[in-house]
Amino acid sequence: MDLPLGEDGKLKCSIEYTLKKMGGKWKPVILWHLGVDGTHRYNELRRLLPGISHKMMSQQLKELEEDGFIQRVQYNTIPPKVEYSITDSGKTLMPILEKMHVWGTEHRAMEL
Amino acid sequence: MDLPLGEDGKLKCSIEYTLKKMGGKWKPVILWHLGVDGTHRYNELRRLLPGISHKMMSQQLKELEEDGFIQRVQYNTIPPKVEYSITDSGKTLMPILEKMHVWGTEHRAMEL
DNA sequence: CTGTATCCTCATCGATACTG
DNA sequence: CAGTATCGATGAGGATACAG
Repeated sequence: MDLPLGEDGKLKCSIEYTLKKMGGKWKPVILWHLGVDGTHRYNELRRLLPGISHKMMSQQLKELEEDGFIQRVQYNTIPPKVEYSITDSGKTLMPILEKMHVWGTEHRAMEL
Repeated sequence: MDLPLGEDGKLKCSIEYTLKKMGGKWKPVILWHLGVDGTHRYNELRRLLPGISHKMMSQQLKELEEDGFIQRVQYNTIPPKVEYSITDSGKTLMPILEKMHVWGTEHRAMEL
């Protein structure tokens, strides 16, 4: 098993790196929706994430865009229209999300 | 895409369920180490997670045990000895962790 | 419609000390 | 060695209001 060193000299697992990039409460779900459905507008996407606040929504989207996982296209119309879609880089995360989706679907069913 | 209803009537994604079970900063890494190496003692495992506090360590281990993902075996010797290992149920999460490990290894390499 | 800014709350987490 | 208990700091995250 490889455990490369972090900047601080501490041993770190690659999984920690992945978690830092795609971890958290909302990012995986946002990426999943965009990865599966292709493209969503802001409020459209928001409706798919029950419970997410306005603040979290834009914050997470911005971070995902800065990390190059999603793309933001703005139409200067009235009313405004913004479309989010997944990038090629973002698609590299889909195998992880697929596994998570399968696991969740299977094990949740067992609980009921 | 299936979006079953949560207890509160809200639409929920299976990925959210998975995250609730194995998400967070430490659980994935703990499971990964136990899944790959087989068995670890308490302090042994702790050394593999640089930065984790005593409190988090026992807390996360306890939760993982309660969820049936890991098994705790205590030897009543002096000094005490406790061994943690992954269960069959915990192993079902390994495919996810493997994907995360691969992604992290590849993309971290690109940063350097 | 698509955001940003502010305030405030609450859970998370680290540090420390203590126990069997 | 393998924990538990307590306290305090920190930050995530929600509610609300406002802007372009």
